[in-house]
Parts: sequence; C-alpha cells; structure tokens
Amino acid sequence: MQAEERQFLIEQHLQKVEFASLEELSEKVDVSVSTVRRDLTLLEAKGALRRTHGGARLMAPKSDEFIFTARDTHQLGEKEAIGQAAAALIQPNQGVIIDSGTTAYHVAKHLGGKASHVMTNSLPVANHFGSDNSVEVLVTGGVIYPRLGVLVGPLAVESLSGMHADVAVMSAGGITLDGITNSHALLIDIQRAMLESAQRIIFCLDHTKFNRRSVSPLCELEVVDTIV
Amino acid sequence: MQAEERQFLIEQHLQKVEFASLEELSEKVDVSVSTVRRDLTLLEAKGALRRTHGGARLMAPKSDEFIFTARDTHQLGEKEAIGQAAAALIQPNQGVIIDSGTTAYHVAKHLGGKASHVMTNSLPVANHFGSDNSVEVLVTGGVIYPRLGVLVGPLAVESLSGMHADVAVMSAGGITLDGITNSHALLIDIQRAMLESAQRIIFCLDHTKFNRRSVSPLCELEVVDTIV
DNA sequence: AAAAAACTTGCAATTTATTTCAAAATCTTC
DNA sequence: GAAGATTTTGAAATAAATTGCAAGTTTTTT
Repeated sequence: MQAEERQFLIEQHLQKVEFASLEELSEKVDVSVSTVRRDLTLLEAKGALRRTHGGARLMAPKSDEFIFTARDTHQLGEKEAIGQAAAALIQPNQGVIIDSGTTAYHVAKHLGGKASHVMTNSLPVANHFGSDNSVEVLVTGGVIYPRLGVLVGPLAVESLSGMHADVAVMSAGGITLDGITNSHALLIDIQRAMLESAQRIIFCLDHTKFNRRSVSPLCELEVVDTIV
Repeated sequence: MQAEERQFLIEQHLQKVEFASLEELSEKVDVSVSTVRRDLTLLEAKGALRRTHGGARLMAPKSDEFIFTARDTHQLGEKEAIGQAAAALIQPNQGVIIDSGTTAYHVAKHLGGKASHVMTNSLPVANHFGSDNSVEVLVTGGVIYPRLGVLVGPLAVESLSGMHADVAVMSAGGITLDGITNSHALLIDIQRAMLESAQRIIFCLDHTKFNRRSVSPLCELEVVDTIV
C-alpha cells in the first residue's frame, strides 16, 4: 500500500463517519498506529481534518466551496503577491468594487478592514466578508455562473448602475497594447458597469495575461489608472 | 466515548431540556460527575451554557436566528427531517424561492436537482448550489447581514419584485394563531416580496417556533399553504 | 447555626501523544 | 544488479493529557 493511497483512504473513511479512533483507522488501512498518527499529522497540516485525543475528526465543512477552486489555481504565489500589492494601494475607508476572478479574490483577502464598503459580484469574495461586520458588503444580484461562482445577468448590471465607488479592483483574461479583453461575454457588461461606477481603476493581472488577447474586448488602456 | 462528542451530546441534551443536573448528564453520557463538571466548565467558557449549582442551563433563550454556522446549529436532527419533508413536497422542475435561515437552508440541501430555478437571498444557500450546474440559481442583490449571511436592503426587495416562482420555502422566528412573526425588520420586507412572488407558500418551523412571537409581524396564517 | 448538597483542588491511574531508535523498504549511483 | 544513502515504518521509552476519586471549602437548605 502506498502512503498517498493510505491517506486518501483515511480521508474517505472520515467522510463517512465524521470521527474515527486511531485503532479503527489503523485496522482499516492495515498499518501500525504510529503510521496512522503520522498520516493524521500530515492531513491535519493539509487542512483536511483535525486531530483530537484518540482519533481524528473532519474539519468544519467550510461553507464556501469556491475557495477550494481558488486554491487550485496556478501562480498561487504570484497572485498572493499581487493581492498584497493591490490591497496596499487602497486607502482606508474607501468604497471598493471587487471584480470576480481569482486574482481579485486574493486582493479581497488582503484588504482586511481597510475598505468601508465593498461591492462585488463574486460569491467567494462575498463569503470572505460574510462574517466580518466591520465592512459593509453589497452583493449584486444575478444568476450564478456555476464554475466561477460569479453572479451574472441583467440584474447584476442593474445593481451596479447608479452606484459609486472610489476604487475598482478588476481582473481580466488578457491585455495588449490595444486594450484589455476578457473571456466571457456575460462578464463584460458587468465589468463595464463597474468601470463606470468607480473613480479609480486598478487592474490586477499576472504575467500570463500580458500580451494575450481573450475573446471579448473590454476597454481601452486609457481607462485604467493602475496595473498591478 | 470521545471528549468532544460527549460535550456535543451535553449541549444537545440541554437544547431539549433547558436545564439538566450533573447526575442526569453524568448518566446520559456515561462518565463520572467530575468529568461532566470539567466539560461544563469548558462549554461555559465557550459560551454555550451557564453553570449553576447542581447543573447547567442554556445560555440565552438562543433565538438561533442570529447564528449561522452550519455546524453548531441547534435542533439539527429535527431540521434535517424538516428539510427532507419539505423537499419532498416540491415537484420536479419548479421554480423555488428559498428564504434565509437555517431551516430553509436544510431544505435546500435536500432539494437535489429537483428545482429548475432557485431564487434566494441567503449566501449559504447560494453556495450550496454554487457548483451545481443543473440548477439555475438567482441570487438577489443586497447588503450582507453579517451573522446570518443574508442579503438585505432595498436591492434585495427589488430583485424579487416582478419575479415569479411556483413555491416559496420560508422560515420565521415564531408562529401563533395571530400569524407569523420574524425577528428582524429588514427581513420582513424581503419575505413579503417572496410571499407575493410565489404561488404556493411552505413554511418550515421547528417546534421551538410554535406559540412564540418574534418582534415584527410578517403575515397572517391564511397566506400560508403548508407548514412543515 | 447545623446539615446537606455541590464545588474546587490535588493526586494517582489510565489513556493517548511525542520522541527516539533500529529494522525494513525504497531510491541512487555505479 | 549490488552497495550505499535516504526514507518510511513499527515498536519501545518518555512525556502529556484525561479521568475518577477523595479531602477540604463554599454554597444552599433546613
């Protein structure tokens, strides 16, 4: 039996039973208790479960499943850095629009309580601020675009029109000298509304986005104030 | 028996009886009174209950509408059952409105792919369907009400007006012969909009809600079609 | 105020964790 | 494919925790 497979079995078994004792697991995967202990320590570091006296129990079922997908993204380190840098650009007590997309999500993570108002159409961002009562979060209406956890459709655009924000933190699919482009036509309308509502525009793009052109044109470069 | 599980059982038992003596608890979880004492001290520090001479009593009258952590929701078993029963009432391919609140959330969990359209102002519900592309989920706009993860405010009401759904799955703070009440005025407007948009109204209430009156009146009993 | 009940503290017995070490297995390198 | 290095595993020793009990103190009842 392979170490990896063993750990997978442990995880799987815990999915069923919520909690399992060391002996139980040891027997299940047919290794000594010591090894199970070691596996549990690893799995705990990975965040899959929590060790307790006498066994292990599933972690709290983190209600936002999108973080999961956000974690799987590539360029994680780079996006973290971008997030930090972009968050640093934002003055305390501003109204901030945060776009959907993993990059923008990382900015939200680093915002802390800096913004006084946040507007977003991204469920992961909404979840992130969900339990934080130092920030007022306005979520646009709309239909969930499944894979991304983004709210799209006319309702989303409507929600944004007439709003005002100091800063908009945007992300996109590609950038060239001709302007900025994005991949989903549905997002374009919303992003345009965001750009109109905000005074200052910050675009967050990792290196793979440069000199790349996506399907739908979003805006000219002149519109943008800062690129991170 | 595991320490954690034991403490959970104690909490759960107290949900039912409001107050319990040490012997009662000691017998219930099958450990010595000393251990129960220690558990109670921990649980008290956690804020779950208050120790008294001779036993322990529930902390606040736990109007549980102000905590949404899918985990330590109270009357879990009952709510699961309610969720299942309510979900069974819904025909395939209907448009369903799902209210905020833990009870309604459990209905969402049991809905599976039955509904073709779902409308909600609850972030947990939105998350639940977030990665499910067999259902079209419309999320109302609005400002996040922190502890609950509910979207409130004029935008939420607006999003619902003009919509149409076959069924509305609602929850509330209390129900008496005079009608149904809920705890927060902000929610009332939205719930009224929900009631207007739906053809059939299902209210989901656990036993603690019966014969209890919350702050704000929501509607008369006549409006309701089914109570689970 | 005395008696009873309940709480706290300290302690030993037991259970569970961590650390350490040698054997076994796996991977390198020739 | 064999010799050596590295990693993984199981077991024993050591450390930490949980539990139950009893002695002493505080609170409640009579």
